[in-house]
Amino acid sequence: MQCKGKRFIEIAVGLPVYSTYTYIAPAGETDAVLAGRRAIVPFGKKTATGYILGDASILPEADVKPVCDIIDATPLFPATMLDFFKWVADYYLHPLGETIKSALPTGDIPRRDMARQAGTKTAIGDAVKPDVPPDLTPEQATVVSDLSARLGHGFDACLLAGVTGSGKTEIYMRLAEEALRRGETALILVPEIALISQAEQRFKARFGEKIAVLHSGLSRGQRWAQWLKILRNEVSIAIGTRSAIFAPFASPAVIIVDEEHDTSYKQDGSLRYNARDLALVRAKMAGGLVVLGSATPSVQSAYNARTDKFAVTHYLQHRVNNNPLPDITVVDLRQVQKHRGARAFISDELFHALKSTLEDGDQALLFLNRRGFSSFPVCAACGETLRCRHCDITLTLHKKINAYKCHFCGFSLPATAVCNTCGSTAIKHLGMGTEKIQEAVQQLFPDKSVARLDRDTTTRKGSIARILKDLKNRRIDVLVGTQMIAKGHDFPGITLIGIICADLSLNFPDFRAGERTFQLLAQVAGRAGRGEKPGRVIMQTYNPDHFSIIAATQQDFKSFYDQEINFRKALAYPPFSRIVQLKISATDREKSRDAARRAGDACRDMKHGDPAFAAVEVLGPVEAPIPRLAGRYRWQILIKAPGANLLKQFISRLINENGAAIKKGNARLVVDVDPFFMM
DNA sequence: AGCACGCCGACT
DNA sequence: GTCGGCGTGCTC
Repeated sequence: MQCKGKRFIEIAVGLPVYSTYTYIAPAGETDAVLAGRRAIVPFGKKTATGYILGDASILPEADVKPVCDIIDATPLFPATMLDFFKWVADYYLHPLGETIKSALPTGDIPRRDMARQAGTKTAIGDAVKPDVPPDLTPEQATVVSDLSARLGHGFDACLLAGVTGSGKTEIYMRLAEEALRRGETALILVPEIALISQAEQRFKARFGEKIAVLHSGLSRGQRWAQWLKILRNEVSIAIGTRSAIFAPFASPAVIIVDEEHDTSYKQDGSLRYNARDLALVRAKMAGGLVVLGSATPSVQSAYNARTDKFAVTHYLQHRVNNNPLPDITVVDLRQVQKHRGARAFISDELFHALKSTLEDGDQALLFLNRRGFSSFPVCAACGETLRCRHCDITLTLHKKINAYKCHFCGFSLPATAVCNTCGSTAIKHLGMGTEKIQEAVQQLFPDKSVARLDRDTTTRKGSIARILKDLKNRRIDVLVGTQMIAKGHDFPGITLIGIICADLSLNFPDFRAGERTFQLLAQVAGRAGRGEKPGRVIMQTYNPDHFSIIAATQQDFKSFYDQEINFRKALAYPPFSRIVQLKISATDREKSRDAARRAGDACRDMKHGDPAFAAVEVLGPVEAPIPRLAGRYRWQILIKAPGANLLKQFISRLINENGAAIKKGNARLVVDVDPFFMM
C-alpha cells in the first residue's frame, strides 16, 4: 500500500509472536521487490530481524514505524515459497517469522560466498569418479517410464515400494535426469545419516557440479553457499536431509523422499515439522510430482496409496542382478540354553554362523538397538538401580569412557559410583548394549577386527565416514552397531547379519512401536547379500510369533500393513485420525501436575462446550513415559480428531483462550502436531 | 523473546 | 512507608 509517498510493507519478525507487523519501507525502495528480503525493524524497545512478506494491504490502528534497514540486496527465497511458509506456520501452529528463520541457513551471508567448496568431494573424502549409468532392470524401466511421463502434468503423488537392494536410487537419478532434460528442477530428500548418505555420493558421481547438497554436516558458510546456488538457479538438483524441504527452488518439478518411513524426517525442535508430509504439500503447491520411496513404507503412506490418495504405487519385487533376498533364521531366545560370559547374548546358531562367515573371509554386521555396555546397573546389596539425578531413567555404563551416562540428558557419574540407596559398591552390570557385544565378539574372535558404529563412536566429524570406509575396504570384519547401521548403506562384502535382540523397540509406549520394529528389522536384514554371495540373517527374539517380527523376516510390508491397519482402525489411531500431543512440563512436580490438570480441564470444557468438538477425543493428562527429563516433570495429553481441520481448530482455540492460563507457574506447553516420539 | 507495567510480601 | 518478586500483556 502506498500513501503520501510512503510504501507500507508487512513483516514477520523472527520472534515468538503470532502476528505480523506493518512498517514503512525505506524511501529509496519504492519500486524494488522487497518480499523475501530481511529487514531490521524497531520492535518494542529493541530492534528485531524480520522477513518482508510483501506490501501491506491494510494499515493498522497503531502508528507505523519505518524499518531501520533492509539487510539483503535481493530476496533470500523465491516469492513462490511464501505460501508454503505460511502453510507450515499455520499447520504446525508456529509463528511465521520463526518458521522462515528456521528454514533459512543461520547467521548472515558470508561476504565472500564459497559456492565452489562443497561440491567436489563426498563426505568420505574420496574424489568422485563419474559413474556410468547401469542398464535398468525391466522393473526399473517400467517405473522410470511411468514416473517420467507424469512430469509436467501437475501434482501427482507416487509410492515406490521396492525391496531392499531393488535399485530405487537409480530410479531417482533417472527421474532427476528427466527433470533436468525438461529444464526443470528436482529435490531429493534422504534421511539424516549423521553426515553422509550413499545417495549423495551416487548423485555426485552422476551429476557432478550440477547439484547442491544441504545437510547438517555443512558449516554455516557452506550451507549459505549451497542455498545461494539453488536460489540463483546455478543448480537444478538439490539433495539433502529433512531441512532441504525448504530448498529455495521456485517450483521443483519433482520431490523425491527416499526411505520415506524414516523417523528422522520429523523435526523434534521448536518447529516440529515432518519433511515427508511437507514434501506432499510443497509438490501440490508447485504442481509437481512427489515420489515416496521405501522398502518398508510407513503405514500412513501405504494407507494413502491403498485409498487412492496417491496416483500410483509401484512395486519392485526383485533385487538388481537378481540377488536373492537374504535367508532369515529366527532364533527363539526363550528356548535357547543360556551361556555364560562372552556367549551370554550370542546363541549357538549365531555363533556358528559368525564363525563360518569369518572363516570364509566375509564380513558380518551385528545389530542391537541400544548403545553402551550395561543398560541396567543394579545394586547387588539392595536391588536398586542406578538412576539419573535429573531424569527417571536407569543409567547406562559406558566402559570406554569409564562412566555411567544418562541417554536422555547426558548426566554422567564415574564408573566408581556407589549405590545411591544403600551405598554398596557391589554394582552388577546387567543388560547389554553395543559396547558389551563388541567386547564379547572380540573375545570370541581375538584375531578379527571388531568395530562399533553408534552415537558414541561417531561424535567427531567424519568418524562415521571413516568407519564405513574401513568396512568397505575390509579393514573391519565385524561391525556392531545400533540403528545407524540399518540406514541405506550398501556393502557388498557383508554376508551375515546378526540381530542380537529384535524386541527392544517392540514394547515402547507408542502406537507406532510395531511399525518401527518391522521397519528397523526389515531394513537391517536388507543390508545382507548385496554382493555376489547370498546373504544370511540370524534374528534372535523373545517374540518369534509377533506379526511385526514375522513380516520383517519375510521383508513383506504388505502382510505387515494388512495386520497393523486393523489395529489402527480398531483404536482410531492414524491414519484413521489425526493427533496432537500436548507436552506439559515444569521443574516443580506439583506445578507440572497442576498445569497438566488445567490443560486437561480446558480441553474437556471446550469439547463439551461446543457441539462442533463432539468428535474430538481428549486422552489424559497422564504422566509421560519418562516422567522426569533433564530436571523437568512431564505430562502429556493426546488429542485425537477424525480430521486435521477440526483438530487444528480445537488446538488453536485452546492455545488462544487457555494457553496463558495453562503456562501459569512457569509451566511449559509444547504442541506437537502429528507426533512421532511419544515418550 | 524482551521489556514495562502492576500488584502483594519483608526490609532499611 | 518502599524495594523487588514475577505474573500479564504488548510490540507495527
